[in-house]
Amino acid sequence: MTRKRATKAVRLKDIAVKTGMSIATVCKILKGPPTSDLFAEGSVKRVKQMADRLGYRPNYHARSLQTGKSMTVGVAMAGSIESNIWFFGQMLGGIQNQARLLGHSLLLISPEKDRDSLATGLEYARCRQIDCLIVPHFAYSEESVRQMENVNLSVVLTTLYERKTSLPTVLMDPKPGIAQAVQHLADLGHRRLTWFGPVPGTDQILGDSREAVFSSAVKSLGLKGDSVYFSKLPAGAPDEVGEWVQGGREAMLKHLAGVPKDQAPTCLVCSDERHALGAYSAILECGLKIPGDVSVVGFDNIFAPVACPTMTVVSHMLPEIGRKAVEMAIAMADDPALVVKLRGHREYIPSQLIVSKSTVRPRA
Amino acid sequence: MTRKRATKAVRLKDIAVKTGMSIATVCKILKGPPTSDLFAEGSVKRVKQMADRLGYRPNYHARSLQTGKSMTVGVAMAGSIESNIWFFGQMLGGIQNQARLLGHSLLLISPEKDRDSLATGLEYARCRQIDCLIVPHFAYSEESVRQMENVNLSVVLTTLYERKTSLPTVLMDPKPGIAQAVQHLADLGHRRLTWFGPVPGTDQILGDSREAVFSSAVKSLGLKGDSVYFSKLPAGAPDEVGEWVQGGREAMLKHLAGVPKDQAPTCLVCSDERHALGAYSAILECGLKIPGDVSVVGFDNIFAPVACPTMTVVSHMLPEIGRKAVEMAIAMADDPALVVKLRGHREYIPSQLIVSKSTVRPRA
DNA sequence: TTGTACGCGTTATCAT
DNA sequence: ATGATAACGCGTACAA
Repeated sequence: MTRKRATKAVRLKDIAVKTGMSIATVCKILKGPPTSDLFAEGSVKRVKQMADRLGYRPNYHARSLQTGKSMTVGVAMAGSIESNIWFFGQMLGGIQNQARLLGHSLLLISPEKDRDSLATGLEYARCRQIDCLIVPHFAYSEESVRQMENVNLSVVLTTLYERKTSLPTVLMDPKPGIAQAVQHLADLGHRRLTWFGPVPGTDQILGDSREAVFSSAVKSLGLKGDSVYFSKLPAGAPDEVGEWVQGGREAMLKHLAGVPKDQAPTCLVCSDERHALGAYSAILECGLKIPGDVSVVGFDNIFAPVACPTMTVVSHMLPEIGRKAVEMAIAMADDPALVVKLRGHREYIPSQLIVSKSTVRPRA
Repeated sequence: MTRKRATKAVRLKDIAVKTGMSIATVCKILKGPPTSDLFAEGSVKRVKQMADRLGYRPNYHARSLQTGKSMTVGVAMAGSIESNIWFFGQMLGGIQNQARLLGHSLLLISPEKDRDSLATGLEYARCRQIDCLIVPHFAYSEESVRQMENVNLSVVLTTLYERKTSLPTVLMDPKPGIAQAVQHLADLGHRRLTWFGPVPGTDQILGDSREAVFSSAVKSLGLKGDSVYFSKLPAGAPDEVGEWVQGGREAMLKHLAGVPKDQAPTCLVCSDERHALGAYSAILECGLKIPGDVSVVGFDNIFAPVACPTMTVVSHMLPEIGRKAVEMAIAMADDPALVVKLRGHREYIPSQLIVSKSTVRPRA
């Protein structure tokens, strides 16, 4: 009637008894081809069928206790889930999928009162035999990450830009996506492309490096490029999404107020999706339409879907970054030699243009 | 030099040897007050200090193997992380925090090719001894959830509205937040409040039930209420955030086109944040300002921070829903009697108004 | 106040 | 081709 009665889990022993084989034999047979080859056809079949019939599942803890591996990958988030999930979730998706694919499960680690996630990660490595740790190197200091360089654990970093560390790192390559964006706008017929990014020299990552790629792409296609800049957020400002959006809005409002309407950009390439959202607002407020009057390309692929119209973006490919990181991390855990080989390794994930509804032909 | 050499983990036995006590004694002493009371002051001190000095950490798998508990709570997501994280992340934050607080860790479960998350959850219960399962009852059919009602595992559901099941459920109560929203607008001086929701009769949850609360709150304050409706999305439409936003925009555009400008709403209470974002767009396109001309209150607290200006919302309090669910689930796992007691239980989490920048006094 | 001895379910080694 | 047996590290009932 009720299934609630705690039915004891079925063990190797149960199968052994029912089939008249020994525990060891059953164990080996159920491990499959490498080890099961030495046994008689009949025995293999009998054991497997019995395991099936009884619904046998190996006990995870017993196995881990014995092997010292836990088939678990840890993910050390620098901040709380709530405040980071907006961009972190995408990467987490990739991480989870790949982990599952390789038969591993995921342990989410976030900072506690007195300890950061890296410390907790190491803790877990010791008491739970976590096999490897993925560290999204966004909000960590290089200092604190450096302490992970010599621990007895497979650590792989994920970032959006180069950071100083000998740990293997998976990071985004902004070039392909930006080049595609420029090409896309050119194909649509735009002749003057406007870069919307931080004042040069104020932000190496979001600014200078990406703008350089943009400029060279524009030049190589023989197009005109110009730029609108926003000032970096005041130092120490809370890293609130809303602040970024607001910053983008103000900069764009100011720019649009300063030029005659027929001189407004026909298309924008933004260094950051959040600023792009602010620009959306500013553009509408000035009586211009998106994409009719101004086409917009953002950078990232987080909020793009809620933009109205949904935004064409250069995607960071966060899921792919996460996926690759897990692949590397597990490989390292399985093969210690790799740990040495991958020292200082950089794995670049090409960014990619995702075309949506914010980009069209310019008005004639 | 290199710390890389796999230093064998320290075990109870190591402490036992170093202190000259038996393993059992060390074990009991390290468990603390309940069991350690019977031992001599001196012994306790010696053992504890030694454990400290050697950096002892109990082996998680050995412990779980012995106790049959894994100190792990599973979370069974109905869809992929990437596609759900936008609203699910908030709840996940609450889940993680509470789990950690109670010494548990989190196992994220998402659907696989041939099995949904609930099946995988049960699988984990069997082979990994996960103690309990949190099921965000959003995209699951009542059918498939019903199959969880008689399994030997602590299951707690989380939803935003009542669903038919005997499983204990944590859900949102929309009333408090909506009442606060109405009061807030009234306090600001608004006299006519406009509801922006789905056509009556087309959506029990987002529509009728919330609108009823709104209407009664408006009436009880002696204010005027009216409404603008959007049609439900066509059945089978992809549950894309962008579609919702677009739907909101079109409905609001249509409404604004149909009324003289001085009859436009001075404030909006939206049944859904995504539609509210669409309304944002429509309002700007019509040359009106937010919040100057139109104050807007959304529902949810997911995208509100990226709205420009950031949106005042009735928050679902998703982190709190997650937190409470974990609290209940772990309690049930610890005390089987609770499983019976909480049959059919409903735990309501009051929604709450979060005031931001999209609501101000109406123009004089 | 402390110790002995066994069991948890699996894997690995070494026999046969 | 198969089986005994000893780990893995911890918890606990029972003895001393």
